[in-house]
Amino acid sequence: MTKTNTRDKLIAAMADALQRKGLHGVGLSELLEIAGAPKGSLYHHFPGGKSELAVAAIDHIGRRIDEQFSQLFRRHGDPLAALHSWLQTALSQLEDSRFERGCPLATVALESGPEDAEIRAALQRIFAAVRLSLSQQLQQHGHAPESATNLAALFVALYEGGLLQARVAGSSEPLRRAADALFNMTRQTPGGDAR
Amino acid sequence: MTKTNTRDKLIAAMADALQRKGLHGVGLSELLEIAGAPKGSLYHHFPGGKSELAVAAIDHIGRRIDEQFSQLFRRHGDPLAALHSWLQTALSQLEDSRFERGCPLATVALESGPEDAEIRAALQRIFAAVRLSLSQQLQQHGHAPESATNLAALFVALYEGGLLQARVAGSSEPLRRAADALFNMTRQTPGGDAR
DNA sequence: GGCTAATTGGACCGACCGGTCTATATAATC
DNA sequence: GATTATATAGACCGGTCGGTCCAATTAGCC
Repeated sequence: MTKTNTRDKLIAAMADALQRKGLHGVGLSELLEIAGAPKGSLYHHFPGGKSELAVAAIDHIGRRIDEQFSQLFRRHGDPLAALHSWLQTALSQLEDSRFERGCPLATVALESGPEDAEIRAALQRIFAAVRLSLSQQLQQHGHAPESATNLAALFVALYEGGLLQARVAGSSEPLRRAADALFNMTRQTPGGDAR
Repeated sequence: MTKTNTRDKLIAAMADALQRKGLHGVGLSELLEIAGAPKGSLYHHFPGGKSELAVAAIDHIGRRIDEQFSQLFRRHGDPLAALHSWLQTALSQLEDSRFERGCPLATVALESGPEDAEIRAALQRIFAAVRLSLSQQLQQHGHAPESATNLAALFVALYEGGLLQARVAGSSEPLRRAADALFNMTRQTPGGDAR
């Protein structure tokens, strides 16, 4: 379809590996086998090696999230409903993978230190963008700027922390319960005023 | 003070490493250097090697959390206040370590797969215990069982997801904001009734 | 078709990984 | 003080890690 296929296959393999086992959890050999590519190709497309590929995969994931978000916000009028739907999708994916596929970025995020500068930078960008986009949606639907920003951070925390708990528990219950708690509260709290 | 010191030093070194870099992120050599012990000692005290040491460290961390929790709940009447204080402590620790020390268990939690059975089991136990203890405290202060359990899961998610975001951002702002959002809502929501 | 650049294929490398093993030292026990 | 567990010390091992390098192939272009 597009020009180079190998490059994309490498990125896809890395993206999937990041979601399932994290950066340190995959070896190059495994990656190359999944992608069906030899080592030469990797270092041709990504001279920076493993970490450059990781950055490319992270960016790819970021773009994917962007698309899904805008699609979701288009479909649902209420941003809270969109977020609820987003959580449902994540949960299905987690269950369907026998609790192996959580947040595609969380594991790398925790693995990466201040070294790995580029990886950190990419992650930082994406998380900030997600919070911003979320906050803007909330503001467009009547939330005050301050509380919208706060709620955006809380929602991302719910997603990350909920998936983490569900994964460890081998059950979707923790995420489900956490989500219930949050959505029940938002329902009781006046949606659109200040504070 | 106690009998064997080397064993404890190994556990402490592993516990710190787990918090900063995760299980795959540390090598035995680094661990041994920090603990000031030779390889023989490791395999004497932990015949199961790295992963057995990891389990011991995880259990150690679990016990520490237990203690801190009961202390916190003793000090504060309102469990919400206790949790707020808990978050403050976590935040200070994160900042003081230049955003390297987040949740001591989160990284291993995401790194570990269904293989690593013992590690998973230990993590599962601890997370479940934390949610339970938290839920019980909330129930003792008037929350209905159902909503208390849900809120407990949400709080753990806030802690985990907030720390993750803060770490990536290199700023405590995301966690602070997420916490503000949650605590403002709990304040507006009737504390002790059902649903 | 001939030339050039892009890509693939994989042998090869040193470093380090977790783990084993045996020799020595240090306590504990009688 | 001799004997026996217990613990320390580190040389050593095979395997795998990420990475380099070059030969072979393929695709693009005139």
